Amino acid sequence: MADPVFALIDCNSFYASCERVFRPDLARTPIVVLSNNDGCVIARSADAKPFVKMGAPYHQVHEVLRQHGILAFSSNYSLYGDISERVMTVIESLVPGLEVYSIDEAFADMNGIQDRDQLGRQIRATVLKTTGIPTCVGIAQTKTLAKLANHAAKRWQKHYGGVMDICDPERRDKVLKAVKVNEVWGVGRRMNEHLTNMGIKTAWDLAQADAWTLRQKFSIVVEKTARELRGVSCLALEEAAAAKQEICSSRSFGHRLKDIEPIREAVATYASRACEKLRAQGSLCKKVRVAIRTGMFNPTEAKFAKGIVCELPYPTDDTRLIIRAALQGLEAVFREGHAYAKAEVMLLDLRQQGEFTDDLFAETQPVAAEKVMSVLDSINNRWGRGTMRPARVPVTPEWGMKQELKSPNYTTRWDQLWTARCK
DNA sequence: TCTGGGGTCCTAGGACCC
DNA sequence: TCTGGGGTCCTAGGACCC
Repeated sequence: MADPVFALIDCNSFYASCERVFRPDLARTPIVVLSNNDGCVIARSADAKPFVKMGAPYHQVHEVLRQHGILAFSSNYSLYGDISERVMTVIESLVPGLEVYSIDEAFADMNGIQDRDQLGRQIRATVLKTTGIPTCVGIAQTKTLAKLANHAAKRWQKHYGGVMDICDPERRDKVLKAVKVNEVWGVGRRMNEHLTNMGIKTAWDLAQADAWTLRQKFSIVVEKTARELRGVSCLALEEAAAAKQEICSSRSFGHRLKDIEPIREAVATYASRACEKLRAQGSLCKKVRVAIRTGMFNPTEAKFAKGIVCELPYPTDDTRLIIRAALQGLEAVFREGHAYAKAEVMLLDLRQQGEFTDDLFAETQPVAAEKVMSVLDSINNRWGRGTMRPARVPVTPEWGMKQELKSPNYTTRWDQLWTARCK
């Protein structure tokens, strides 16, 4: 079998680019996108990058943004999710196989492609033309090298036109030597410290390091990274997304909450959302974890955090049962006298529906519950999330997140469609 | 006033069993 | 002087990713 070849297609400043798709007037205005609750900066357009750090708290950079005429947006995940689907569909039509890796990037199978550079350029051009989103393409024999090639394609975009193929060993080594080790996929802050102390400073140094030593000193993960940098493929293309092993819904409140009642509403809301995700992948869950905590950053605030795992009587996807369990858990962890900032509901011990259970006489979910849930989901799929919901879940919660700078849902809400006028 | 949300994988250590 | 050994399962925590 021939050696594999991968392409990594990555959208440039994805969230910021999405905001620009329906606002061509902002093509030359620098943009940042904020996290939920308008907390911190999570995306920056290229022309905003020199002035704002990634992850900077919004309230700290507010003035800098104003000075440089940088426009801030609250995050609009229904817009980004919808545009992402369009981008992926377009790429999928051009390559033999695709693994959607995240909302803004995908690995493509480039096996047997004659003119890889040409296909890379075609992908960029087609995605840009049909969705308005700019991308860069990195091509190499392993996923880790394709990531690295993409990084290089972005960094020297002007020079190489956004496509970088490093299948050629000479080119590959040149890029490896030019990239710092902390830019390598799989090397985070801690690992960077360790490696730097060992004298491993560039991607090239890591590729040359002894694999066995890396495994003993750190883990098999780092060893694989080093092997991949050398051109030995250790990570395969995974086209079918595996079912999640845990599902989480958590969110900070718009402001601190002291009473339990609004927190009950939040927990019911998050549990309900988590159940939707659970049913969407056809799983059942046996355990629910609920956790609440106060603010963790402000040194003047008293800190408190507590979570609990509740076992359900049988594996279920029934929102009503899971909300009930989550609320019982909340009662157990709630302590009077704290200013709570966030709650979290996590579904654990997931299994696929109909999966063999070792206890023949174990209780199972009643058929009636399945029917109720499937009606609930089909109504909400057709008419929009929240059309039908448990009474515990408020429509516009008083504690809901802060989103003061949100753009319209241009592509997913009839009442927010773009209007065009003919002259 | 004020710092996101949702995941995965690996490892170490404790409990328990024979 | 000097406390078996080997295996499994579960959990917590660390590190990383986008």
